Amino acid sequence: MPAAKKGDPVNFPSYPHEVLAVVLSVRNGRLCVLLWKRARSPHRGRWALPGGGVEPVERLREAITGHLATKVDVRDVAHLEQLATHSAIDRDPRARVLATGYLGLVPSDVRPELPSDTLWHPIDDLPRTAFDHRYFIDAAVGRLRAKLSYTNIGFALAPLEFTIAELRDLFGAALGYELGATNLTRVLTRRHVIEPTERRASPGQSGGRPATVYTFVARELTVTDPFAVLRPPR
Amino acid sequence: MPAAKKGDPVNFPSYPHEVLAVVLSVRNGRLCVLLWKRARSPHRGRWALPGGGVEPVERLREAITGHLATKVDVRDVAHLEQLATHSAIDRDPRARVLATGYLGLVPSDVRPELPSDTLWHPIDDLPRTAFDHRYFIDAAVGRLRAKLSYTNIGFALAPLEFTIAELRDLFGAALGYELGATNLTRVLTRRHVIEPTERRASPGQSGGRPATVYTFVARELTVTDPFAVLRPPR
DNA sequence: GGGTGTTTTCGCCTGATAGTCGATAACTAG
DNA sequence: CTAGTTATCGACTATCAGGCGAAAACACCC
Repeated sequence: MPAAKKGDPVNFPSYPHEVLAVVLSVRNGRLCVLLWKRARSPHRGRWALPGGGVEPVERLREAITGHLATKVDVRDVAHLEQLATHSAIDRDPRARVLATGYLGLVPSDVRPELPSDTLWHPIDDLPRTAFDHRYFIDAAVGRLRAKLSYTNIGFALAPLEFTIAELRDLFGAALGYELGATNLTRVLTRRHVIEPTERRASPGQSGGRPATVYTFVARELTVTDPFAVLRPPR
Repeated sequence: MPAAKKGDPVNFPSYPHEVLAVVLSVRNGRLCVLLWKRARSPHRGRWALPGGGVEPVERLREAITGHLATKVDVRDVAHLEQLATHSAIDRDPRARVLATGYLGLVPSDVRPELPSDTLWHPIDDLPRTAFDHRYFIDAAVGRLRAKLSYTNIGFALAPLEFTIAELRDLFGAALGYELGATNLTRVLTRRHVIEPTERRASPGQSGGRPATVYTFVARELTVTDPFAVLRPPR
């Protein structure tokens, strides 16, 4: 038999691996994360991210997609990207488990049916969370807020069609501060992130001029000319 | 004995886990990556990233640090950050191995002694690489180039002290295009990324005005006002 | 149908910053 | 001292973010 050499991956130590998803969405004008309440020890009663193990036939992305299916309709998740892998020895008291986090985004207009132990929690008013899940949440929020500025990632938070006012409120909730509709429109249109349609929204109860309906140009993540600094010469 | 419940991490499938490092540095005016030549199958003769398994007492970062020590003096690595975790089923034909990539940066003035099977390879002229290592390399280069624009990550590529001309060439090599010294100076100083010292560099062979010696203000990664767009109101 | 209130949208202004270019400073070599 | 070389600074331009107010376009009420 060919002795497995040292340095052979077959001989690398193995660890249970789990995937966790930070699913974010704007609900009632606030940025929220999907959490479920643990019924068992450890960390019984605390709130945890959805996730679980990885089957031998699955890649990480497929694994998290599968686990999410038990919480929300996966078709509702408009964007999914990997965050980081955490490896603290005692992050789970039961065993050494490596965990890879994912960021998932759900448009504000879809209302997935949730299991009874699962709830949307506002980011700025989180309950006690289990394990190291809080780190994943903070990383996810940071990633989202950064990418709102230099990618078209907003498409995954917004409905297919929307008015500028709706988009302003959506971005405001996601970013955590108010912003002006004028500048938002100009920036996003110049970058070809959003574009106006022919349609007009019907005014609300109190009247007002009908708003132009906008859509996102692309519905896959694209990076818009990243930074206005240290650019190549023309 | 308490039966381990389903959903218990103890029962999650386990996989050998490896860490890989994309160590980048500017050598002879070109951005290079550290690779070693495989002497054994599979992928014999191809060039691979340094790395290896993860011991039970190590975190991922400690593991890659340990493996790097066999290739370069770890003290030479001025910056180290996690990239992503790859999980393709057959990324290694011998076993299903999960791999977490790291980006490492070595200042251009340090000359680590390398093992005989290890070499610096220019990014724009890579040899055939082993496994999926090319994906890690591309991700690392992309990450570096992006962060050069909105962080102070350049400190990890540059010597402790340098002139603007040296920095311009360094950034040019790392970014892949030429840029002007005037603007580079203004941008980096206004952002408090670099600052002038009292010292002057002695002119070269052909004379010329002595250049001011600059240093990086901080030697840890800091993000400089990320983006000039969608900022909070003042 | 005209006035009033509300909301959206457009144009104009301001300020900050990236990027370029040319003039000047400060040295070496002959 | 002069010519050549390199670095630095100031001035100018272009672009873009951000803000404000006027005008547009509706609903509602009389």
